[in-house]
Amino acid sequence: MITIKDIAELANVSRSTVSRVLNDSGYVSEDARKRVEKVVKETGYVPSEQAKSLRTKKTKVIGVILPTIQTETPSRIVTGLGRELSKHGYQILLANTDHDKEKEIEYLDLLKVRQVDGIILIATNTDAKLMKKIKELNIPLTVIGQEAEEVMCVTYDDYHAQRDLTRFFIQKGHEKIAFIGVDESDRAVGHFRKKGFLDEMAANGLSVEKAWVEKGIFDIDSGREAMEKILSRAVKKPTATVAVTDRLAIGAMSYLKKQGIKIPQDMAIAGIGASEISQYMNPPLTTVDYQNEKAGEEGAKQILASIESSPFQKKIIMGYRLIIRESI
Amino acid sequence: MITIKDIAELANVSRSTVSRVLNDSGYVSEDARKRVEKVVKETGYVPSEQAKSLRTKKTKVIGVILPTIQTETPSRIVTGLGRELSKHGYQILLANTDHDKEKEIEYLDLLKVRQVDGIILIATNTDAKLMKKIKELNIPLTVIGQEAEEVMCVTYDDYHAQRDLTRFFIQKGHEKIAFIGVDESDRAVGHFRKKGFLDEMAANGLSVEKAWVEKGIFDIDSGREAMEKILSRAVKKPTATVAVTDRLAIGAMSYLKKQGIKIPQDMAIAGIGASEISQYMNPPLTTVDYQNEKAGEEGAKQILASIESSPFQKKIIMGYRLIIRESI
DNA sequence: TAAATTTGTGGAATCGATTCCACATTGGTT
DNA sequence: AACCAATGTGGAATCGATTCCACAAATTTA
Repeated sequence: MITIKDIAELANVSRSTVSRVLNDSGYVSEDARKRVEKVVKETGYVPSEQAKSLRTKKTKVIGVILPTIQTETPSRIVTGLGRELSKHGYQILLANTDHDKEKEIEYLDLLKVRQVDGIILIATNTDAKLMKKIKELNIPLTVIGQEAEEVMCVTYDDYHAQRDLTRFFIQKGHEKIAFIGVDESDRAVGHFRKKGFLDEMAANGLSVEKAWVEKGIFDIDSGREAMEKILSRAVKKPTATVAVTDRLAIGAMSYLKKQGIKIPQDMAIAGIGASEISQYMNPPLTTVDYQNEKAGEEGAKQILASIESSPFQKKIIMGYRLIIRESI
Repeated sequence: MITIKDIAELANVSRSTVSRVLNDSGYVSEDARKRVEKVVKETGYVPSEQAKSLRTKKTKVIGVILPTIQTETPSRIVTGLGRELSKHGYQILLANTDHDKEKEIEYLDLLKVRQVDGIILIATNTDAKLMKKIKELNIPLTVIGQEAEEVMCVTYDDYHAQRDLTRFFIQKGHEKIAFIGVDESDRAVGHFRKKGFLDEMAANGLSVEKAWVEKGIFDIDSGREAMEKILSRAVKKPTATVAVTDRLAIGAMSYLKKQGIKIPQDMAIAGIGASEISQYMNPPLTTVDYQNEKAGEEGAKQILASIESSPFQKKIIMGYRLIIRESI
């Protein structure tokens, strides 16, 4: 394998001169520069990343920690991240936790050891232990999807998205509205979306019975189970259901169909997240679109700005848009 | 940052001795070993990967090239890959081509420069240029999803999966069967699935009219368009449709619903790929499950065996299972 | 008992780049 | 003309690990 030593010999200069040419740093005569560039081109020489990063302490790698790659939000974010990062010669080192919170912390340590230049954490929670570890790490880090104090983040306006969606139901005449959420340790999806729902209901003088509120996890089956529980135990039946994710909504729809409950005539329903498949449900599901790919791109810009000590916005809140379909 | 020099000083040995302890190589007295281990534990010292890989020429990183991360097949494969690789201390460097074939070749070069220990290519084609580049690379490489000569691969039995699915339609009494495929440059999904369909039809003495065959790409919209084209132009209407992916099938279903064509009464339909959402379609979609996560794990085992020069199976063909639902 | 082998250890070389220092030459300023 | 600054270059040191060589001591074998 060709090294800088070979290039120096072929170009009749020293390794320092070759390095100066490659890095465009320090004085180099035009003559020498041309000879080096010619040799580099002819040989296809590319410097060793290991040797460079041992000396410069930079790896041109960004570590990305995510709970799963198999759902739309993380996969879209990663697509956006990759698109922006590769423009600047950076690569993604993937760290998939499989929804295991302990692994988030393990991976932070591992990525530090791997000397990644920055870390993107697609977060499902912001608990104290995790936040403490992030502070100790001393590596540029962006959290996507959760608000975190003293840390760069790209978030979605979960609160207002859920409020607006809830208001839409109310404007359509619904007063008895069920809610399918997730655990509130997920502050974005679990806490703020629920708060948005409850606040909008309260602002309209509408009560929410305990029997109308259920929790799922981030999959379709638990949405179905949640809908079943709500309808099995509620004396006063709700006429609408808001779910905090499309998957939960789709699961709920599945249950409704099984029970012969018509959407939206007997039960209006909506989710959040603009799953690709939502438009193909029957009826097509009303949802909120979050522009996850753009969130990834913004997160990439943020981390790159931090690495290069350029000015940048430490808190980015992504917009959203309601997609009104036939399920309401 | 702590280095091996510091550890050596604290443990009162040389750097060679510390290295012998860390790598369990060569003679070390029990006394010295204990002192080194104690110091390593107390300080939390972890060796620099850059320095190690400069010397050993190993990075413990596997490059993964994929067309998109946003569909089930690649995302499940990556999940399986990551699960197996992390057991052995390897990480994934992600290289997303966004369906741009030229980028596959660019990324092969980039991963070589990055000195990854192995490459997994989740391939959409096996054209000559790509195969040539792979041979030139001289890095352990596994292709997942396409058969490739002289290269390690994990494939699916596309031919027999499509034949069996087609046979199932025929056993249900269908004789006029439409086909929605993709471009045949994708030999696995495009060529072999089509061949499986045509061969099974021929084996049963059934003809396939040109008007019944259409091509899409790997998305839902093109499935809808393909179904529309078939039904718009076919004089003799098919009573069943096989699509080579679930997404194409779901798109076709969408069109059928719009036209008031009942599934499966007026048109039976199936796909391949066991998309999560297929079970939630109305009616639930018949499909073929390919165990993509396991394919990822097998691919990881294969590449790791190759890296470690252990004996292994160069060609792995994954099994499949029909999932019969209400769309047939 | 002497020779051969094993055990244990430290230090230099090495991996392949970058960076800094020292030196020489050329050009500009006082 | 002398001094200072700019230009250009090569080589050593450095980054932080691994590996090999040389040496010494202890143990085993003939």
